[in-house]
Amino acid sequence: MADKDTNLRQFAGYNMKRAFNVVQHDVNTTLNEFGLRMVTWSALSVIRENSGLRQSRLADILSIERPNLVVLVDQLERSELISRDRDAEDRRAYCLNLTDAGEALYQKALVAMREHDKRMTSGLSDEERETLISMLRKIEINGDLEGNANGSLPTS
Amino acid sequence: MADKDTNLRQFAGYNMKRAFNVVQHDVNTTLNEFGLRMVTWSALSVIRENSGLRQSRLADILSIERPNLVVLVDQLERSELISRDRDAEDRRAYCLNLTDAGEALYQKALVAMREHDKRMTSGLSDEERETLISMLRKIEINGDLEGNANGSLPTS
DNA sequence: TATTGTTATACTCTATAACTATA
DNA sequence: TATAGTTATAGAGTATAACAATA
Repeated sequence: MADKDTNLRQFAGYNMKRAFNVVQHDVNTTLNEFGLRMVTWSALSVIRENSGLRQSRLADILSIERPNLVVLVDQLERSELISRDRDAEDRRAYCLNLTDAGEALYQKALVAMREHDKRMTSGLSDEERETLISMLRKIEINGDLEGNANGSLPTS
Repeated sequence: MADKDTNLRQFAGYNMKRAFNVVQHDVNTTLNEFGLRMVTWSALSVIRENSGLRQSRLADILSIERPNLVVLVDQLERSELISRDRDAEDRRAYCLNLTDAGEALYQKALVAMREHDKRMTSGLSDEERETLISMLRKIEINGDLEGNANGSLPTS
């Protein structure tokens, strides 16, 4: 009754896709009670780490297209988790910051997310977990060097 | 000019998402010249490995919903890469098999996919690559144990 | 002329409900 | 009644072009 996908299991990418699917599921379940999704959580984290961040820079960091980020930032602002203030020096741009409510929600979600991460990597030692992350980063960089930085990709 | 996502980098899932994004891009670029995508390639591989496979079993193996698989199998059949024959013992079901053209295309794509995998895991030794895959499988199993086997998940 | 944020839009992926034909 | 495959559909996610305000 085992899955008959032995050939595909030889490829790192196939195993990454399957592992990421279950991680994503667990992330969404974890964040659901806070009214967050993976991407809104990520945005909160990056805004918190870079106070006064511009939308276009946030889009760069998270590798999200600018038009798609607008909706996301709208959501966070309507939920009063972030503030969006005009930059005094460049009035085209907005400066993003967490509100107090945003900071409080972030801290609560952070606890849950750390538990989530432990669940997902259970069975791996701390050292193995670090090894995994460093190998994933190598792969990401290999991909970027191939020209996948942010360019267009065929979907058909 | 480095990305300011240090907090997120602590999570295995974030690194998995980013690494998988570049892998998926490279897979699609690689398969594009054969008229395939990641999922059609996967289907070819699994059908090849399980001759006479039924659609619902293929859906199970690839963790795809049955309705979504129909379109995919339609495509492969119209491209004459697979055959779809009624099961003599259960006339509700279809038996899927690769055609000769499907087998030939699979073999050509396989060469390209092995090169792709080498590109993505370049910088990792063979042993490290094996370690990576086994850690990813552990995570996948951890997720399945959490109840992510195929159940519904919140997306909001 | 270029950039920030925006709108509109389209295409893929994924998920569910309900149908048909067979069992 | 249950199962295999199907249809229709709806929601995320993701990508591009074109626009207004500002530089």
